[in-house]
Amino acid sequence: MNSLENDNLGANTTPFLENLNVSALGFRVADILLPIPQQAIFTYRLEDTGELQPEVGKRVLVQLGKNKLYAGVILKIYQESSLERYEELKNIKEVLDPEPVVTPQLLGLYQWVAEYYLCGVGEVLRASLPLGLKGESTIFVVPTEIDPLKNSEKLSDKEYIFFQALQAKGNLTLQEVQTVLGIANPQNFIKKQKERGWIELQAVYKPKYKPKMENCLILAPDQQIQENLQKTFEKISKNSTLTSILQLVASAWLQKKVLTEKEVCQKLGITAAKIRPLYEQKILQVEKVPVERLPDLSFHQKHKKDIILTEKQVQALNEIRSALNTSSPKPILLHGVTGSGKTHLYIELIKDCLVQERQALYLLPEIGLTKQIIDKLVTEFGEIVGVYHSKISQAERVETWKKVLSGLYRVIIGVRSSIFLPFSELGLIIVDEEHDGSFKQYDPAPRYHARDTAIYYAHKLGIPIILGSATPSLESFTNAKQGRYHLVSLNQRALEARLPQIEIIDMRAQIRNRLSHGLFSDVLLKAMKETLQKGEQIILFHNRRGYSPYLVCQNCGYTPKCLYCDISLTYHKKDKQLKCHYCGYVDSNTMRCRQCKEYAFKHEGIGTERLEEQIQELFPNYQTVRLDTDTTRTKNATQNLIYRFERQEVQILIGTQMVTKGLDFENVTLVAVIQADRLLNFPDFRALENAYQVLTQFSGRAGRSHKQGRVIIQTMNPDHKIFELLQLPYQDFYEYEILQRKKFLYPPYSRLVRIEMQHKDKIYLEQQAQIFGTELRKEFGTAMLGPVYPMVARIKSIYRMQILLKVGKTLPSTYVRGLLKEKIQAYYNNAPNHTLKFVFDVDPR
DNA sequence: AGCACGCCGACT
DNA sequence: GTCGGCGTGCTC
Repeated sequence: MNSLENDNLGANTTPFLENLNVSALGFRVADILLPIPQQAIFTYRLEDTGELQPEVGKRVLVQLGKNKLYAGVILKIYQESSLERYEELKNIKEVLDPEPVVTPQLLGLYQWVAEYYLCGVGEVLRASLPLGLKGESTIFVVPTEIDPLKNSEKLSDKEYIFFQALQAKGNLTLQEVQTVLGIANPQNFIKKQKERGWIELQAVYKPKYKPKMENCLILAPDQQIQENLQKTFEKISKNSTLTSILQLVASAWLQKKVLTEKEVCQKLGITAAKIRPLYEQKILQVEKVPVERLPDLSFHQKHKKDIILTEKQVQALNEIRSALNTSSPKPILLHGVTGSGKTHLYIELIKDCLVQERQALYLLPEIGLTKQIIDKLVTEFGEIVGVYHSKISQAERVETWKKVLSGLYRVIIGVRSSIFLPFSELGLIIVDEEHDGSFKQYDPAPRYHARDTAIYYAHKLGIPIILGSATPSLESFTNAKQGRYHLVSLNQRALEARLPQIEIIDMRAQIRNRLSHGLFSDVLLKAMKETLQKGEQIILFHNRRGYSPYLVCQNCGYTPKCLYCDISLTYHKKDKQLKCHYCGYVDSNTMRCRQCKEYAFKHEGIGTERLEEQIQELFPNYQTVRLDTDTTRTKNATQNLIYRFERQEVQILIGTQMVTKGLDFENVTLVAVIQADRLLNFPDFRALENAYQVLTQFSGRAGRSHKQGRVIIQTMNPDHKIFELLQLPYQDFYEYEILQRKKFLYPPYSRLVRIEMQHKDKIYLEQQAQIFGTELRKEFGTAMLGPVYPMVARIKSIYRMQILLKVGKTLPSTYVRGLLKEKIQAYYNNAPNHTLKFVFDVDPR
C-alpha cells in the first residue's frame, strides 16, 4: 500500500542546504524507464532512498502525473548540477529491489530495439518484463463522510446511480465508474464530485507477484543443539512414524535445507495430522517459506541415450566449431533438411557453451516448441533447463526471470520474447526454424524480429549465434552467400529414411471428371484408406479454422459481416456462433438473414471444424483430433491432443499451420494438403517463399522412420511454379525466387518500412494520407508505394491506409529512419490539428 | 496509463 | 448561451 497523501514536490518541502543529496557536482538524480508508450524516460531525485540503495537495473516506485504510481527501471544515476532543474523533479517513492532485475546489456538492447523498430523504449520494456515485475497503481474512488444520498439534494440520474453503486461496493475503480455511468471518459464527472467533497481518490500500489508460501518444518531452537536432539530421538524412539519424520527434518537441517510439510507427507506417505505430536511437544515448528512454482520438468527426463552423431553431423559440427573459434564470430546459418538431426548439433554446441560456464538461449517459433523438443533438452541437461512461452503463467514467468538472472537456469528454450530475458552470462543463441514468420511481432509495438534482434545482440556481446532451417529465409541465405554469415549444410536425413514422394493432384480435373468426393480427390481417399488399413497415421493440413468461412443467404445474397471490421464472419458450429477473427466480435444469429429475414443461409467454404466432420462421416471407424487455435486455448490442451495422437489412440490429425511444424511421429506415413491454393493467393511478395517453407516443412512430417512416407497436395493450380520447385533442392528454389526479388527490388535487395495511418473517418483518412503521401514522395520518389488500403481496410471501427517504403540497400537504415521522422514532424507542423495516427512497421513480415 | 485542456453538439 | 461528453497532449 502506498498512497499519494504527501506529494514531495517543490523546494519548500526540501531543506537543500542540509540535504545529503547535494555534493560538489550537484544533486543526485536518476533516469527512470517506465513501461508506458512514447516518451518513457523521466528523471527523478534520489533523496532519502531508504534501506535499499538505488542501482542501475533495479526497479523504483515513482509517481507520474497527479495520481499514478509506476514501477520503473533505473537507467542511469548521475549528478544534476542545475538547482533550477532539480527543483522541477519529483523524488522516487521507494527502491523496490534488493538486487538489479534488468542487466545493463538488456537495457542497451531495449534502446537498440526502440531505435531500429521506431517505437518507444517503454514499449520494449513492457514487452520484456513479466507482468509480475511491471508494477502499476490502481485508482480507487472512495466515499467521504458526506453522503449525498442522505442529503437527498438534487442529484442527476447519473449521480444517483453512481453513489448507489459506490455505497454498494465501498469503492470503485475507474473502469467500474465507466461501466456504471456508461461513459467513455468519466474524468469530468469525477472531478466535479471531488470538488464538492463527496468523493476521494486513492492510488493503491500492490506488487503483482507474490511468492508462493508453504509450511515448512523447522527444528525448534533448543533442538538444534546436538545433545538435545539426541535425547529427543531416544524419547520418541518407540514411535516409528515420529522418528522417521524427525530423521527427515534433521538430516535436511544438517544440509542447511528445509522441507515443506507437503514434501514430508509425500515422502513418508502420511497425512499432516501425523506430524502434530511433534509440534505439541515443541520439537518442530512451522514456518512459512517461499517456494517455487515452476513445474518439475524431470518427468520429461527419459532414459538418457548417448547420441551418436553420423559422419555428416560430425563434419558439420567440426565446421561450426572451427568457425566459432574467433573472438567475434560471424553468425552461422545451418541449412539442414528436415530430419537431418540439427537438434543433435545444437545439443553439442550447448554443451560447449556450458563448459565455458555460460548460458544458452534456444529460440523457437511458438508452435515449434513442443513437448518433444523440451524432452530432448531436459533429458540432456536436466534441471538447468527453463522453458518460456505464451502459455506459462505470470508467476512462473517472474520465477523464470529470476532464475535466468541468478544463473540457476543455464539453458532457456523459448519463443520470441525470451530474447528479452535477463541473461547474466549469455554465451550462445540458437534460432531454430529461423525463416519462421512468427519471430516477427506484429500486433502491439515493439514490432521486432526476434531473429534479427538476436543477431544484433550476439554481435554486441561477441557471442556465437546459429540460425537453423531446412528452408532458410531469402535474407539469411543471401547473407550466407555473400559471406556475412558462415554457411554449414547438412543435406542428408540421419535415419535411412528417404525424403517422401510429393504428389500434386489437379482438383480441376478431379471435379471435371467427377472423381472427387467433396474436398477429397480419389487419390487422397484411396491413400487414406490404405494408410489406415496398414495401421499407420495421417496428418491433414488445412489453412482455415472454424466451420465455414462465411454464410451466404440463398434468397438475397447477403453475407454476415463484422460490425466493426471489413471482414465476413466465420461460422463456428460447436459454439453455434459467427465470429470475427480480427476483433473477436460474436453474433449468435446464425439462422436468419438480417437483410431479407429469410431462413436461407448456406455454408460457403470449409474450415477445419467442418473438415473434421466430413472425415468422421467418411471414416466412421477411426478417431480424429483437431489442432487449431480453437482447440488449444488452454495450457495443456495442445499437449493432451498430441499425446492422444502419439499414443495412436487417434489415427487422423487435422489442423491449421500448427500441424506443419515440429511434430515428429514415427507412424505417420501420409500427409496431405487439402487446398494448397489458400497458401498461394496472398498478395504479398513473400507468398511464394512462405508457401515453399510451409509445404516443405509439412512434407517432412511424413516418413520419419524407416517407413516410406507419402505427401499429397491438392490444388486448383497444378501448373504453379511452386510445385515444380517443391520437387527440387532448396538451392533451385533460392535461385528462382532471388531473381524475382531482384527484379522487383524486394528484400534482401531493399529494406521495407510500412507506415500505417489510422482514423475512424474514412474520408479524413484518405485526405490526410494523400497530403502526407505527397510530402513523403518528394523525398522517397518511386521508393514509396501507396497510400493504399490493406486487405482489411477497417478493424475495430478504425480505417487504415498504408504506405510502403522500399528503399535500396545503399542507403543506411539510420538515414531512412531519420528522414522518415523528419517528414512526420513536418507533417505535424503543417497540420496542427491533425488527428491521424501513425504506426510504423520496420521490416514488415 | 490518466488527468488537463480545448472542441463540439444537445439542451435551457 | 451553457453543460456534458469526447479527443489529443503531457506527465520528470
